[in-house]
Parts: sequence; C-alpha cells; structure tokens
Amino acid sequence: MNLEDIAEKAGVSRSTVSRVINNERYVSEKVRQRVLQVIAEENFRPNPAARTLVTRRSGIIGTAIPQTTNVFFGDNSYYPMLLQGVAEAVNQRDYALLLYLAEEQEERENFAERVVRQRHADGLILSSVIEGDPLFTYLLKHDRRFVIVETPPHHEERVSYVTVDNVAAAEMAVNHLIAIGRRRIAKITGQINIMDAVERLEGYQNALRAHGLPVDPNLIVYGRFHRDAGYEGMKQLLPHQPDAVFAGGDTIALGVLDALTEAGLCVPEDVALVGFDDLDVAERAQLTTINHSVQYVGSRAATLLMDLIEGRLEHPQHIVLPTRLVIRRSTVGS
Amino acid sequence: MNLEDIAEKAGVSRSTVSRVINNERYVSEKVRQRVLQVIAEENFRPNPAARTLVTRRSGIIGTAIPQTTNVFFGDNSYYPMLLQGVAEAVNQRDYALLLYLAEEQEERENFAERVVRQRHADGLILSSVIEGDPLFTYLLKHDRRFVIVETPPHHEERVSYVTVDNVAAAEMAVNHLIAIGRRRIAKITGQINIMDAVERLEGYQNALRAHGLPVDPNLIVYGRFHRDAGYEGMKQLLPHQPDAVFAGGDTIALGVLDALTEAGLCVPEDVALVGFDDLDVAERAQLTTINHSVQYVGSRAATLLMDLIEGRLEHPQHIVLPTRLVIRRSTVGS
DNA sequence: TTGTACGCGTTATCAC
DNA sequence: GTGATAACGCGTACAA
Repeated sequence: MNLEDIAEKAGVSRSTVSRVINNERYVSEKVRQRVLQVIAEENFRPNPAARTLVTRRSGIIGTAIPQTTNVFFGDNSYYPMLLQGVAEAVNQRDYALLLYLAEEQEERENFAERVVRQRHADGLILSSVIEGDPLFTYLLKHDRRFVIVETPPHHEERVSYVTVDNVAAAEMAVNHLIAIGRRRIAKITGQINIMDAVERLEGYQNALRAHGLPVDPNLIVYGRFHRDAGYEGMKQLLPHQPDAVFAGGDTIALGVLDALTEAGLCVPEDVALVGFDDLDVAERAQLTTINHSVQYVGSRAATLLMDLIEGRLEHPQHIVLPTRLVIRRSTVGS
Repeated sequence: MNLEDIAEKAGVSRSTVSRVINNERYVSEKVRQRVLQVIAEENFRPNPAARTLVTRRSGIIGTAIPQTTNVFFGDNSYYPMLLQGVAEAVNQRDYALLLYLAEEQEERENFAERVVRQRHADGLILSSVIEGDPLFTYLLKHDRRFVIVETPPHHEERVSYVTVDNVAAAEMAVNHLIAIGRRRIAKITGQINIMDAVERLEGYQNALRAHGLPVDPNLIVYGRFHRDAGYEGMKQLLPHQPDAVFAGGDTIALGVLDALTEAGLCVPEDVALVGFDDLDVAERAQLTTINHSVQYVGSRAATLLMDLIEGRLEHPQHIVLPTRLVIRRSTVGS
C-alpha cells in the first residue's frame, strides 16, 4: 500500500493524499475526510524511507553510550535514566530513538567507526565523551550534528552541550561538610578524563581554599565512577584519617560505605559522606548527595538536538543546569 | 555526495560503484581499488534511506520496553542487560537498534500506537508482554515480524519467542530448599499477568507436590517484580511462619531481605531465601538464585529476529534456554 | 482546491 | 566486466 493506492481508492490524486497526511491546507473538508477514511480502512502508514529520501530527514535521533561494563549495568542507573529522559523528549515530538551501545571492552576507535558508518540518525547525543575521543573528533571534523551530555573536554565551546554546574555543586557539598564541622575532608574522583570528574574536583578545591583550609594531596584519590573504586579509594584514605569524604558519584559513595562498614567506622559520626547524582540508591542508603536529574539532562539534550536539526536554534548552544544539595543521614545523623 | 558523484570521480558508472560497495563479483580488481580509494577520499557512505526504499529493508531492529517506572530504573538492571545482549547481536551483523521506551505511567494502548506508527524497523523485539497486550495483538493481527522475550501469554505457539525454562528452574529452586530441610516454603510472585511469573509459580507447586508437601494458599503471595512488593509480601507472610521463601525475582528477594532484617530474623537460619535471575545485586546480597543470563536471552532473540527477517528461518521459532541454580549464603549459611 | 511531473539515491535487470 | 535504465514511495514546485 502506498500513496498511489490510497489515492485511487479515494478517487483523488497522490498529492492530495500526501497533503492530507501532512496536514497541509488547501484540502476541502469533504476530500480530507474521505481520504482519512481510506487511510484508516487500509491501516496505511507512509513509508519512512521514501519520506526520508526526499525530505533528507529521518526523524531519528541517535544516542551513543561508549562504555557499559559495570556502568550501564549493575548498581549504576545513570544511563537508563539518561535514556528515559531522551526518550520522553523524543516521543513528544514523534522522533525515534536509535541506541548505540558499546560492547564490553570495545575500543573507542571501533565504537566510533560503527556509529559513524550508520547514517540513519539526523543527529547524535554523545555521553561520557573523554579527551581525544575518536567519535567526538570525527563528528566535529565532519560537522555532523550532535549534542554532548556532560561538559565536553577542554570546555570546548564550539560544540553544543547540556551539563550541570558541577563546580558550584561541589562547592555546595564541601561547604556543607565544613558547616557541620569537618576539616579533614577527603575526595575520591571519577575518571579524571571525564570533565565532570575534573569539575567536581575543582569545586572541592575551591571550597577548601575559600575557607582557608589546606588542599592535602593525601586526601585526594583518583578513581572511577564505580563502587569498587570507592571501596579501594576509601581503604587508601583510611590511614590519613579523614573526617569526611566527598565522593565523585553515588556509586563511588556506596563503595566508601562498604569500606567504612568493614573498618567498623560510623557514618556520619566518624566519617561524614557526600555523594553526587542522587541516584535511586542514594535515598535507600540515606546518602547526602547532589541532585541533578539525569533524566532532565537527557530530555533537554534531546530537545536541543531536535531544535538544532530543525533549524530553530543556532549551533552551538550551552546549557548549564542548576543542582540541589539533598541532605540525608550520611552527614547529619538521624 | 552520492553514487553518481563517486562514479564520475572514479571514471566508472554508478552501477559499478554500487557493486563495489556491496561486495559483488564481476568487478575487476583494478576498478575496485580505484573506486574504493575515491570512496575513502570522499569519506562516502551510501544513503540508507535510498537503500531501504529499494531493498525494502532498513537493517534496523526495534526493541519495545513497555514499562519503566521502577523497573527500567533503580535496582533492577533487567532491561539494561537485555538491551546489552540485543545490542551485541545487532552489532555483529551490522544492524541498528531502535529503542521504544514507554513513558512513566503511559498506557499500553498509547505505547502500542506509538510503536506501530513508526515503520523504521524491519522487526521488533517485545519484552514484558502481558495478556491482552495491545501491541502484541496488533502485531499478530497485521503479521509484522517480531520476537517475544519471555514466554508469551497463553503459551501462544503461533509466535516466535526466546525464554528460559522457568518451570524447571523453579522446581530446581524448590527442590533445593526441600533438600536442605525446609518444609514451609512460601512463594512471592511477580505480576501474574506475565507468563514468567505464572511458570515460576507452576514449578513451585510441581516441586511441592512431587515431594508430597501441601500447597498452602497462605504461603503464596501475588506480588510484582519489585523490591517493595517483596517487602510487603514478606510482612504478609510472617504470621504464617515460613521457613523458606522462593521469590519470583531477585528484586523481590531484596525486599524480602529488608522485611526479614526489620523483623530481626536471620537468613538462612530462620528463613532461607531463593531469588530468580541472578542479577548483579544477587551476588552482592549473597542470594541463592537461578542464573539465566538475561543478556544471552537478548542476543538470542535479536539473532532469531534477524534470521527471520532474512528468511534464514521459518516463523515461528521457540527457543527455551536452560538455567542454573546458584547456591549462596541465603540458603546454606556461611 | 486539485492534479502533473520531476527528483531524491539506491538496487536490480537488462543489454552489451 | 561494465553501463544504461527502470523501479522503490514520497514530497513539492508548478500548472490547471
């Protein structure tokens, strides 16, 4: 079934059917109804490939998730939440969502190659871009449309992105720890090639300095956004006796909790703990953390990308979303 | 850039370029090399829409996830794992993966309508199909290609599916509980309109009967695949003093643990506990459970769907994967 | 308000 | 081995 067939059944021309489908003006109500009825009867849907071919627009948005091991999975719901946000925005405007998922241990090079080869999408949403990311580099060079979620490497301002104010958030978190009397505040970071990790560290240092507290290298551990990294990191910190830990992410904070429990230390009495992200698990663990709705970042990124695609906005756009400190028992007791 | 342009630059005809791109025979090595070089120089990729239009195949597979609240998210990594499996298979054969995610609280009707309207995909993978599912019904009626993950409602044999042997697995789980001396074995199910939940209940009953144990309605709670449901279910069971619980899923088991801890009961001394799925969390919680690699189910389903699309297999196909009992501390102590 | 005719970029079917 | 040429199904100027 195609436009032609529908047209014949309705006794009109193909163009008229096309007009009806695309809700254009200049179709008499009578004809419109007749056409709509035939369409309904035949359960007709226009062929998207044919439409894409001529409009040069597929109505598909791609989302690239370049790492999955223990990140897409497990106790980390970051990507699912991001996807949910993207999906919401995409649904609203009747786009479709293509998902590019890296294989376990897949090289970034190879992943980039795969994503780039396919040309289904009108634009891409890139997550977890790292320095020298081949996918990022390629897209930038061949200026294909894309929006980055999180801050791009080197604060690259030529590209569009949606991120949260990590620096301010980290300052807020550390200020809170200082306010409750902590002085030996440690920090465990996420992968330091991811800008969010860098910015959160930056905010941590800012806050300490602003209060005249020393930035002690012994109290800074460079880790990964992963529970195990939190566990290992905390073990490394224990000898230096911190009275508080600001984790780079909630997942890290969970690992810190594991290590503290194992060491027989109490939270927050012995060590106060702040996470980042306010994932589902944070509430369950009664973790003080930074809330920033990953979901909203996803939906804003998708909306932005669609606006860029449709030419409703000029490239590049920078969106920095505010955050909120959520105080729970891991810093103030019960 | 299109085939024509490449052809001109290489001094050949459009057809030859097409042949080179599609790795067809009857192209002299000399010409092939020249064409390949021009393609590389120009960074050319064929237009998928044009290709789809003529081949009537997009190389896109859709995956429909009809419920997300507290399921796609949170401590339940079921869908992410499924997706990871699908993605693996899809990548291997150079297909693309389209994701249909239901909104929070979105009606199944509405979701079905959305999925059906888009015709990008060559076929669909359906998860969590329930009885009377409008999406399922529609696809079946208009015989569009799809594969169901999990057992379809009413053991519908006209459709293709990939599932695990839930009945046998449940029997295995309950046999284990009986073997370690438990007699008052309770059951908390997942949504009973999902076949997996039904089959696991069936296996539970089979095992009890096979050992001449009574099936006590007081020891069966109809719940949902959700931590809270496990918690509530266990509270409901406590007055009936079970000495073991077989949860319909690991997430449910986590809720059971919450309730047991709250009640001051020990696992496995007072109550032994078995889950189902062997999610990431199961190992962390030292939960005896049924392992069945959700990821593998996903990749098998995708492979099957692609085989059906390419006509390498006849519809319908039924794949039932084996399972494995993983014994941990929640049944045998430490 | 409706219809005609062309083009989008590719594959498939011929003829050479 | 290679090259014309006709589809594929739709949108869209332009004509009527």
